[in-house]
Amino acid sequence: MRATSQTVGGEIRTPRERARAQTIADIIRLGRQHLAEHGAAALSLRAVARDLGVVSSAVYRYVGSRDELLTLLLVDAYNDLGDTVDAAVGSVPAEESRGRFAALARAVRGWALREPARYGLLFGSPVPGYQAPAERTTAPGTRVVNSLVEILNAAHRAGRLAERGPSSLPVPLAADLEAIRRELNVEVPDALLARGTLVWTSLFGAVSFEVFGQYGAGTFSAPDELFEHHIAVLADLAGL
Amino acid sequence: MRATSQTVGGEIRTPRERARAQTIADIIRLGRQHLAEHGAAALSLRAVARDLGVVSSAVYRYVGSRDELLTLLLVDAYNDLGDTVDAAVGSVPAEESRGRFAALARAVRGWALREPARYGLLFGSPVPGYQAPAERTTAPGTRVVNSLVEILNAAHRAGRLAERGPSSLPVPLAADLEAIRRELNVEVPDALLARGTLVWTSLFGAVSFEVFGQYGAGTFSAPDELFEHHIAVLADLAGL
DNA sequence: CAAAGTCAAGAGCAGTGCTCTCAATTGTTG
DNA sequence: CAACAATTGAGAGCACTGCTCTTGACTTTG
Repeated sequence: MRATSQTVGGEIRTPRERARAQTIADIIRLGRQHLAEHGAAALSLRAVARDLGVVSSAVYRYVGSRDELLTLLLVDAYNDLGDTVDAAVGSVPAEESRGRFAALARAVRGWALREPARYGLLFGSPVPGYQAPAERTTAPGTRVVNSLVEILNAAHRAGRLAERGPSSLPVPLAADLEAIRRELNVEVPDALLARGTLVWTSLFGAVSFEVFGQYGAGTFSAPDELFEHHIAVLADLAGL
Repeated sequence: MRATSQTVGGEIRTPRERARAQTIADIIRLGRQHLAEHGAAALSLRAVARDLGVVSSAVYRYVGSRDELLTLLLVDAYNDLGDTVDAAVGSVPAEESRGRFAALARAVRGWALREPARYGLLFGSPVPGYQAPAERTTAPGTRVVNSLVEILNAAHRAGRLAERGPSSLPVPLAADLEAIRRELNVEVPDALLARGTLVWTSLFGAVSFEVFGQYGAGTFSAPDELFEHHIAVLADLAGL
């Protein structure tokens, strides 16, 4: 098989390529539907083919394998979440770091509750036998955490990030944090960066518990208020 | 592992029941192996039957359906985790609440890293089409959080739980917390109970990120130190 | 000893991912 | 415009899945 759609930079030239791109887009759209309705592990290429009005083998002309479709949907979901978060964060003035953080958190939770199956694909147990190709998923997969780090860094630059925690951390951990600081080009000190990591994972922990139904059924009748409480505490924790 | 068969009180009388209970135990053991190796969604009754040296339909004499086997494994895993946590917490003197909390957290993480697939079954995305029967899973499923609440309550009783947070919370949230307090028979005040909830979900958020590989590959070369840091911050957060 | 209860095996149904071949359509090019 | 080649869809087929049903054999019990 040659250049599976030889558009070098993304432009579509020949009508064949147009049709091909359109078919792939349709497959992703239908796959997204199936994913949302039946979950990741139940995603079936044959079912997508049926909805597309085509025999199953024909779909293999476009996606190659079920895993590749999963990758497509993974990237699609990461970007959808990323767009949602970016929009929410962007709607709050850059100086209001705490507000930006709250917007980020609410956006993540809102998206997760709206799209539980896709959220599960991104942050739930890995699909058995499937390994996401790093070169295609890392970039979209780091958008949220990048946004969070950006908020922390902006607050730090403005001198509005409270100092928290011990001034020095265990050497190996400090080394990891230094690498992160270099990679993301930020200047947040160790203690706050470590706390930021905890805030990050805590946010997704709280959301996951709610989305995956880990709270006992009916334990929290006011999940919104609980989450707002968590946002406030986590913002404090981060130093915002 | 107790009498998973239909012996009313748990006692096994006839040799038939003995054999039956033994077979079910074998099925659970093999199921646990498959679960650990291939993950929850890939758990196959036929494969278990093969390992048992028996044709697939024969297994249905004992478990009824794939979902029931999943429930059996779910309860099995919850209890395994619960036992691990109880043992770890119990090895620290009752007065050392902070130490008990640290032991609980380390036990959860250790078990999760040792048994990633089983952890995924418990705390990952729900298996599509499978709904855990509450009457059989709630009791074993709440052991860890019960242990955590117990630690908080003991510290509170001893007057060693620092006061944190606002004195009053939104009404609906306060009502939920009151219900929890009644249900679990504890006396921890609202603000600390709410924070305890956050600490609880945060713990599993941190563990899930590590187990599910959400940190970029190679981002943290010192995950132990990172987790110890998290423990310390979360213990502070809880008021321990 | 015979009836009742239990069990494993096998066939079969509907579904899955995936591969291969073959014919037809379609776009490009001489 | 016609011939060629690339692309596509259909269909058959393989090995697998969960699950059901029937059949024959076995074990326990009355």
